Amino acid sequence: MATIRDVSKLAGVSVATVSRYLNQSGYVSKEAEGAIVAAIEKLNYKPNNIARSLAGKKTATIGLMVPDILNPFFPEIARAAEDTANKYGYTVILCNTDNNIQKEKNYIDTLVHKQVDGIIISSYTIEPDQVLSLQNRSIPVVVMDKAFPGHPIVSLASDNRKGGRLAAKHLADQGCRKIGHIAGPTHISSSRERTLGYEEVYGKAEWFTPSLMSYGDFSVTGGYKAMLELYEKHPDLDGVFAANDLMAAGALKALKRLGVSVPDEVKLIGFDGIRMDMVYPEISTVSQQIYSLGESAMNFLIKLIKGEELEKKVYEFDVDLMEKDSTKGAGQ
Amino acid sequence: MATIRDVSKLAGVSVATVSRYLNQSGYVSKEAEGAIVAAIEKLNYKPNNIARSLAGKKTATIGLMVPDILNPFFPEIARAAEDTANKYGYTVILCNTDNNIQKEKNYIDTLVHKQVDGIIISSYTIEPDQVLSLQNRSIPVVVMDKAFPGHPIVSLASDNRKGGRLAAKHLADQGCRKIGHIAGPTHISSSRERTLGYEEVYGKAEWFTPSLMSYGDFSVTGGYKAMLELYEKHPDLDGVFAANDLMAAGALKALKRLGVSVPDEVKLIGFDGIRMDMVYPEISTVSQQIYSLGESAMNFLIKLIKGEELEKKVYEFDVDLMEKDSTKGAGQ
DNA sequence: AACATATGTGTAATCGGTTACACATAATTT
DNA sequence: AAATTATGTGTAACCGATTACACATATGTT
Repeated sequence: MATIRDVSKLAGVSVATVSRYLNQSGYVSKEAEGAIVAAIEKLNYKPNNIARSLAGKKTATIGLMVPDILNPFFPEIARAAEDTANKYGYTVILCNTDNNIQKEKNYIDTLVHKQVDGIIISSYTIEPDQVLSLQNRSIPVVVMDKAFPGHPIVSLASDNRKGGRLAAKHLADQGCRKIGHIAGPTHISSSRERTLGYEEVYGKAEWFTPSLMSYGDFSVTGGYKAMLELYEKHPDLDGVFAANDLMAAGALKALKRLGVSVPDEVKLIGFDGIRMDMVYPEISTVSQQIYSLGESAMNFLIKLIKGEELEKKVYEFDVDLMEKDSTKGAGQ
Repeated sequence: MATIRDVSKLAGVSVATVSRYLNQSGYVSKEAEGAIVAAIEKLNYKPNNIARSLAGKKTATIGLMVPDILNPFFPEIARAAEDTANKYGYTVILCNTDNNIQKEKNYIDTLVHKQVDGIIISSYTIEPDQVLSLQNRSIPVVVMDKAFPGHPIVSLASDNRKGGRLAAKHLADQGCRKIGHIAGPTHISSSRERTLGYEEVYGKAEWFTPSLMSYGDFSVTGGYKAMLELYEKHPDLDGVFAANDLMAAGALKALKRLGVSVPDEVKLIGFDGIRMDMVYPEISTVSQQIYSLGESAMNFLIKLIKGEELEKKVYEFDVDLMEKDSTKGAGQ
């Protein structure tokens, strides 16, 4: 494979000039440029990334840490991040951390030693100190799905509270009178926020009682079990807001199992906006515009890498109500 | 960050000795080793991967090319590949190609220039020549989901034909008398094979007619439409084999929409074994053991990278019938 | 005792780029 | 016309590892 020295020899200029041309830095005359272009063409020369990284510190590689790519939320994030990275000439290393602190640390270590140009972290367990320590080593970081207000950290989060309110209200709008909630894990802040949204709306309703809230672990099975519990205590409920789409799908299964028709007897809404067109009826949800979350995270990170202006704060993303069949009203 | 020279200085030996120790190559005395270990510990030294790659040619990085991580088949592959790579100290670069030949070529180019140690390619469009040309540049490649018999290429493929037969027979075993098929794209060989399996079993049955075969594009929507067509022509069918799980899910939606009960009136089976616990009833499938496909692909690739013995041929993987509720027989 | 082999170590070149610095010439200012 | 400033280029050090080669000493073999 041709090297920069081969090019410089063929073009009759020094390697410095070639390098300057390649990086569009410093002065290069028209003649020199012409000769270099011709030489590159002739030799089919491509700069060696490794050497470039060693000398220049840039690897054009970005680490993407997610809890588990098997969770349908993350492929879309990964896809968006990858598309965007690719557009700017970056490549993405995928890391599954299982929300395991040790795995997370190991991966951060690996990524640092691979000298990635930046890291996107989506994690429930990450601590601000870890992010700050990366930033001190001048490694740009963008955090997803967890907010660190008060710290100089770029993080993206959906407006989960508003989303919770939106979901809760939508059920009432569709005619529900007694609305249960399947909450997610309480140690996950976005999950808590969604539940708080529900409580804000119904916490003081006459019909409200704490046993209208059941807890799941964000999985289909978790939603299934939580729904069975909920229905046993409140067979008269006519609406359910599940804190994520997977639990909503589990709840739907449970309701079908119980012979309860959705949306006629009970209306159901989830949260996330993952692609779940395989269920029937399709479930209404509060959509996070997942793709654009991933895309924005990558755009922010690349800005940081390039040293462009970017305020280090929490960027809140709006959420959208997506009406599907599971909350269709009687007259619709 | 500490370099190998810092370590060599502190340990009172040459960099060559340190390097020999690090790579467990050549001779290193006990005393030298002790001093080196102590120095490494004290300096918290970690070898710089980039420099190592430049000098030694190994990047400990593997490229994983998949059509689209949004297709639920691939997250599991990616997860398995990543877990396995991680176990051996490799890192995975994720590439989405959309089965677009140009994108594929670009990515191969990028990966080659990043000097990845090997590539796993899952693609419908890849040609043997491309793989061979990579191998000529001494880049190990493992191909998934496409077989190149006759070429010295390591590829993994499920026994799709057998799987097709298995699915077809299972429906009969469960009491079906007129069994339709939703085939996948004919240009995808694994898809064709599944259909051939069905034809082998029923092509000569008295009730068989070509219009019992409908075509979809491996998507939920495709399966939905194909099912509607099929049912219109044959409202008396009592079994359907869809060539993948997503189309099976689409078919299930269509049947529910039509008011046909599954499994009572029509039994349904898919193919792939993706995690689809969110549908109800859960759909029987011919499982490919996706995780172990991804795991094996990575294991094979690492073997190739390490120069271990491995026959370059098609490795066929067995498939399993997974009975779920969608094919439950009357008496069950 | 003479020779061969095994063990252990260091020097310096190398991988393929980037870039600080020195230097030359051309274009502008005063 | 002299002094700046802008433009253009090359030399050589450097990034942080690996490794060929030369050399020294210890051990084993006839």
